[in-house]
Amino acid sequence: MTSPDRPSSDSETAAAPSSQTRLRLDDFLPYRAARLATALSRGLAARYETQFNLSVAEWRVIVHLTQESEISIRDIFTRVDMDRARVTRAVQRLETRELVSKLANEQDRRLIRLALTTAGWRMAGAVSRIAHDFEAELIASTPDGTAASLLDVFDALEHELTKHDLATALATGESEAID
Amino acid sequence: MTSPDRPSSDSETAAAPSSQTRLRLDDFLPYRAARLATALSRGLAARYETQFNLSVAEWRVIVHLTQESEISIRDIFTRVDMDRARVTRAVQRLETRELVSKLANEQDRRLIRLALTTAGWRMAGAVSRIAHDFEAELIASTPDGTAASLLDVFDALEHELTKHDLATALATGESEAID
DNA sequence: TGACAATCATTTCAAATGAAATGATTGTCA
DNA sequence: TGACAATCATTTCATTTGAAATGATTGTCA
Repeated sequence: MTSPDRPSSDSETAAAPSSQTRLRLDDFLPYRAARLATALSRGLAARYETQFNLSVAEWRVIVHLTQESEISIRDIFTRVDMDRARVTRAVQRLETRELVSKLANEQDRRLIRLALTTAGWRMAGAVSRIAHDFEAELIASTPDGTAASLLDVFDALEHELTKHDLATALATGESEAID
Repeated sequence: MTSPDRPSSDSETAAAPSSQTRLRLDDFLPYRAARLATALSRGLAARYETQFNLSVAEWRVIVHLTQESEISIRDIFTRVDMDRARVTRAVQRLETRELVSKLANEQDRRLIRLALTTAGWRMAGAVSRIAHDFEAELIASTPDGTAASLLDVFDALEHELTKHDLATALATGESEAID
């Protein structure tokens, strides 16, 4: 902490430049997306965390296993925006609670065959209903129709972002990260 | 890992129930928002992280100080979706690098007066331009006009979410968290 | 066949995170 | 005034995170 009245150097407080491209954080898309995402995550988690004792990662694994069964860890983390370690840990906790089963893949013993157990399916059903209701309430609260096109805009934005990824990867010569 | 051919108990793999409310993760708003947010964060960070050596938290503090000066730690974390510890740490790093200054508030010595230094303003300008360009490219990639209404939808969703927060807080009797 | 690269799940390790505790200061009210 | 609650920034501590290393298995190719 520095003395307030006599700044210790001239690099202390500086006045705002006159004509500056000021960024309004509340109108800045990436920031708003991040803020919305954490709010949504918290809001949804509030409905299942205490009731079912599930983390976000565990929840995603369960829902993903609802859609495809007999899949591997890799199948999940390539599709679900989590890194391998996070998926591994979520699956470990779920296996301990006997919500998912891990069986060896005989064709390729490096892989694992994940599936929901009976208890896992039961929980997946309850959790899916909660999620559906939560989403329905949210969509109902938006000006009509706007929520419907939301995912299309998300698609477009994500598509643009992966284009950029490729461009920078090529520019920096990270060839192995592309193919 | 369990033997693949002879399940050790009947709680092992279970078949999918016939009529289930299956949740498609790729169409589920909270998940898509989270995925988009991390993609946006990574995409933007790729443009300033290495160049300016700024974390997301530090970036947010800098941009916020662009809008209001002479503010406290509290002013930031109440507006910027970060907890107090994260803001404190970001500010510490920025002060070490002499990008922001911390002066005592004489009226209330519990508070701190944060401000950008000359070097801080310079970096804020460069970073703001990058952010603006990044956002402009993104918006240009969406079907016309849709991006414009995006923030309005975000507003509506966040508003609905805070309503829920209040409701659950009241229901569980957390009166001190409300006022 | 056998050496070597590639792929998968897991573990390791350092850094980030956030809830709660702490110390300093200010407001309140008997 | 003085005791006590409230507020602010910081620190502590346990947990989470993710990049990189590891060990096991499979693919490739001389």
